[in-house]
Amino acid sequence: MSTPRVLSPATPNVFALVDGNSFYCSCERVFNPSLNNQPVIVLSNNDGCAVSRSDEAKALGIKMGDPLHLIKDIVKRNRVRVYSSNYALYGDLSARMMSTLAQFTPEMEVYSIDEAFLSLDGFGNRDLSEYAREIRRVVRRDTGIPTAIGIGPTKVLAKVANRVAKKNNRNDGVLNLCDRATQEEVLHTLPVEDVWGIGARSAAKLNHVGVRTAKQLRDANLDEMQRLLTIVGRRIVLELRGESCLALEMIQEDRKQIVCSKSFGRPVYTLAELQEAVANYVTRACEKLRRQDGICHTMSVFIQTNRFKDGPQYYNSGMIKMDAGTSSTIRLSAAANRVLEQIFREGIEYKKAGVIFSDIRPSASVQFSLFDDQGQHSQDAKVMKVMDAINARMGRNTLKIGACGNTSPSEAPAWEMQAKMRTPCYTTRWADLLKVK
DNA sequence: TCTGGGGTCCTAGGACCC
DNA sequence: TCTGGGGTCCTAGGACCC
Repeated sequence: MSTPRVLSPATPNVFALVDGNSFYCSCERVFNPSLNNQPVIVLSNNDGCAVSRSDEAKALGIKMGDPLHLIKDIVKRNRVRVYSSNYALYGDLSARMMSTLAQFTPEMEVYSIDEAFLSLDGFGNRDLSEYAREIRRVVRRDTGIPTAIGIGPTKVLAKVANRVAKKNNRNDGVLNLCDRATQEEVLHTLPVEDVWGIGARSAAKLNHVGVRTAKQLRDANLDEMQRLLTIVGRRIVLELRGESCLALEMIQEDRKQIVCSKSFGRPVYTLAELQEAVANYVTRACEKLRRQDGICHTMSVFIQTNRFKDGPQYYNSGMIKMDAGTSSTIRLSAAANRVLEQIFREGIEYKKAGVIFSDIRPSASVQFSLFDDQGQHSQDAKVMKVMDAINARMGRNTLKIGACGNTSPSEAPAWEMQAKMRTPCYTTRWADLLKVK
């Protein structure tokens, strides 16, 4: 991610933010139209919390992040349709949505799985709202995903516009905030915590000094806002004023950090089980690392108890640094095992573990110390290449390291997360292809 | 019984060096 | 008893996002 640069005020920018409505729920609906007009929620990993809610589910009072077990009455009473998350499906539909959007502008930033910023610079001779409505129509037609679109002279204002367009459902899911009069009207009624980049902590600080609406934030003293909210807050104020500080980032930069951590389906007590779980997490993280052709020089491993449970808590982590970076699953898994042996304590009910790769550099930058065996490193790379090729062709985990365990589907290990309500991978697995009778 | 995961950026403060 | 100051680098923690 490059540092945000200040654009010349001489070039008027126009940003459109396109955002998939209740994205995961909408993906489920694409392949199951009987879910239309029904309350639907999609759960986080391990079937824990509601992370996506259809409008009907929101209307029932289900909040973002509500734990399933605390809303089970609402779910039951209203026959809410509940799904485990199916990232293979969502990722695939996301890619379709992005390629559809790319037809509408030469400059686009894929911001998240369900959002993209489009540059509409130089489209000024068109009716931008009409153009946005056309984008919505085509995305809906070609992917089945409903969207909302906000337009503004800065990213922050485009975000504001998108939020209001979605909330009010006015103008057919489109709002153009390019003109000053509309900005005045919208910012006046928008709570400051609804501004992109203002979270709960910052909102509390702002309320404390009497800033409650987006408009008040926009008109506040710049230096005072910077003292309160650092340089980040200063940029937000400027963006609200229509001064673009955040540029479109069209190139997806390589990850600086790769994390793989998961809660266990059931409590885990033994070192052997932790090692098996972590070997699987290292495997995932290494796959991501090699996909960006990187090597990592620092790895952290952590294990912890259930933080929501009463009783003694335990958290421990260990870090290992490597002079010569590596992306070898075998090496990193062995290293993770050594860390686990050091941080493991007997007699504890573990609920979660994870690995964090950091200090990631391009593989071309690999530096060998005097004591490293260069031959071994190039041998590792060859083995990984073969493993990746086989798994790409035959499916994930066809070839894996022994430390990952050998589990039969009938007897899932305790550490394996729950996903009891997962829909088929309609678009990414031949066996799951939808059958039309 | 059951409460997610994966990222980024910014800042303050310590370590270290000259 | 007196006992500098400034610069850089690194890291942990905070805050935010989807």
